[in-house]
Amino acid sequence: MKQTVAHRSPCPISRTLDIMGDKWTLVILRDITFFNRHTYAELAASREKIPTNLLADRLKRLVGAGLLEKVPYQDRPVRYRYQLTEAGQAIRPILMAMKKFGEQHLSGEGTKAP
Amino acid sequence: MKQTVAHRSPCPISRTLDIMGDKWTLVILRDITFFNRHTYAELAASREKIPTNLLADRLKRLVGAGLLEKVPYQDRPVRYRYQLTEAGQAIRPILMAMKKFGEQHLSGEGTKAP
DNA sequence: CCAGTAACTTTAAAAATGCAAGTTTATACT
DNA sequence: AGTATAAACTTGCATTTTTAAAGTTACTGG
Repeated sequence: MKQTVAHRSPCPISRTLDIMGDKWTLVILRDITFFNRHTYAELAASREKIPTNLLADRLKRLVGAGLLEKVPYQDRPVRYRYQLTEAGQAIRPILMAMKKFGEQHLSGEGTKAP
Repeated sequence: MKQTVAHRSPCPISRTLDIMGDKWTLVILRDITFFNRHTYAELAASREKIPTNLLADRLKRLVGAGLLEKVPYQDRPVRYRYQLTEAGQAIRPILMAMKKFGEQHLSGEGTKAP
C-alpha cells in the first residue's frame, strides 16, 4: 500500500518535516546511514529502543516516500535489508548538521555514539 | 515552570531530536531564522497554521532549552519578541540542509517559500 | 465605555505513541 | 515428528499528544 504524505505548504523545509518531522524517523535513518544497521532486527535493537510497531510503520513510510528500499538479501530463509535510495542518501547532511549541533550545544553530561 | 527535555540516549543526533524532533519546532525556528517573524502573532499567522496551543508550548520548550529568549520590545502595552540565542542560531545549518534536501528531492509540484 | 489586538489558555475529540504479547515463516536440533 | 529459535512483523489497548475552535486577559485608542 502506497503511503502518501500530505504536505502543509510548498516550503521545502516544511515538506521535509512532513516526512521526517517526528521523534523516530531520523534515528532510523541515522542507524542506517552511520551505524550500518540495515535489518529490522538490528534497527529494533538500537539504543533508543523504538517500539516495533513504530519501526514497522516508519519503514513503510520511508519506503513509500522513496528514501529507503526493502531488498531481500538472502533466500532460505528470505531476509530483508533496508537500504538508502539516492534520495535517502541525501539525508546525510541533515544528520551531520544535527550531530554537530548536538555536540556543540547539547553536551549536558557526555554525548557519545550511538 | 522549567521544561526539562528527557533524552533517550547520549547520541548527539537523538539528543537534538529530543528537542526538535516533531512537526512544528523547526518550522517555528525557520520562521524566526529566515522569515523574520518574531512575535507570537506573526508566528501564529504563518502559512502552515500551527495550532496556537502548540505554538505556545513549543515556544516555552525552546526558551527552556535555551534556543530562544523572550524579550519585551516595548512597554505600553508590553509586547514580546522571541529571538534566537547563540545556540538557537546554530540551528541554521540544519534548516539549510533541510531546505536543500526538500528542493532537490521533494519537488512534487513546486516547492516555494515560505 | 466599546472595539480591537497581542499573547495566551482551555476544552473535547481525534490521532499518534508506547508497551506487551501474539503471529507467521522458515531453519535447526533432538 | 516435535521442539526451539530467529527474523520480521501485527495486534490490542492504555496513555499521551495533537488539533480545531472557542475563550481569556491585559491594554489601548477612540
